[in-house]
Amino acid sequence: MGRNKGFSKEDVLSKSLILFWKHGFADTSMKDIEKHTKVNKSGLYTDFKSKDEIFIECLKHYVQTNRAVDLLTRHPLGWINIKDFMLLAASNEKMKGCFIVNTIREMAILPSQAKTVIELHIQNVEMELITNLKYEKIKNYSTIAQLILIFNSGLSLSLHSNPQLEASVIVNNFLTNLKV
Amino acid sequence: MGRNKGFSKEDVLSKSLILFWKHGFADTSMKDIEKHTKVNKSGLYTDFKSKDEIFIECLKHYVQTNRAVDLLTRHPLGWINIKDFMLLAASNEKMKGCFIVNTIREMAILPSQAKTVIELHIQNVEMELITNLKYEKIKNYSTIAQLILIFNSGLSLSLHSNPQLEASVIVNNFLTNLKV
DNA sequence: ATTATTTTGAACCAATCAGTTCAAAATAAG
DNA sequence: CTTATTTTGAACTGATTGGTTCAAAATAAT
Repeated sequence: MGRNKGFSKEDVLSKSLILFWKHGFADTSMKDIEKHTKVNKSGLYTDFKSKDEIFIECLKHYVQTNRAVDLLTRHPLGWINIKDFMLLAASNEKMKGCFIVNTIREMAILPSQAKTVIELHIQNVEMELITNLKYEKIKNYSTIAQLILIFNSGLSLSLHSNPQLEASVIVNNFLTNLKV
Repeated sequence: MGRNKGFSKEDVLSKSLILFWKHGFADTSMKDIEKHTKVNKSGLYTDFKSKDEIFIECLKHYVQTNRAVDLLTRHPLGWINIKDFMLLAASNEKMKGCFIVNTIREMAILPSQAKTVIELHIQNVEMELITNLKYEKIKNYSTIAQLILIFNSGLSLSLHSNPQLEASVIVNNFLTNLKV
């Protein structure tokens, strides 16, 4: 049967995610990933066929473990879901912001698969936002959903560069100053 | 007196800016800059001491030539200035979005001088936003200014990845749905 | 303990990175 | 034309990039 593996794919992904989060795709090297995961390159390359694949898997892993959609599908639907969704970006003390938003900036140099994952996730979130807005009987639900999405990406960006921002205050201000 | 120079610093900066705009700092190489500016490395390195310096000068060049502050200081002050400021990010057909916003994402790997330039510019814009809001007798001007800034960075990010977005519609929606 | 299988570390590859060097080409001034 | 000065292109660093290879170490099953 041979020796047992000393690491899991998930372990590599969650540790690599932290690096990609901080430094992006282009400026995270395989050596960085080696050092942080403590898995040698030969080990990494038996589980993943390229750096691209590690990144794409990180993206998928993030989308899957991110509770955004979960939060937006809780019943009863409505503003509470939307508020909690917006606060999600500030909930992880070690990685404030949103990995999807971080990645958008680098889209031009990323494998096309990354684009697909991102677009799908955004579509999903937008759909769920609309569902919640409809439940609240907001007439121009489509417009409001777009505004929320755009504001949220701005907030995620701001949180990434300035983690000390008081997200709860900002989200409150946004929602109370929104004419709905 | 010797031969005349075949290029100007400004020329190099405006052409490099396009590259940094598209691919960011880490993924723009000196070879790329050589190719696009048609200036040989030895030429580039006589005018700039490093790639870092070219990037920082690009940032300064952008901040100086960007009309954001100009638009916000036109008289009469007020919402029209703010609206035009927000539409600025969509005005350049070839480079939609905002270079400052693009750069925020890469801040972690950038020379510290870049950080200073960015923070100063954002502070400036925020101040001018507040001046316009005060003119319109908006009570919670500070809060609203922050919301506008955050929304604007989200819009710039969205425009960068999807240049076909109808910015004028979005800005209109944002401003008409803002409770002021 | 032996064997069969797997992981692992380190050496290696070609390509590319930012940055340097310098002789040759270009040209302004005399 | 000559000369003095400058730009320029190409060759060259040494370090790092993503990726490969493979023998040695580790260990599960017998």
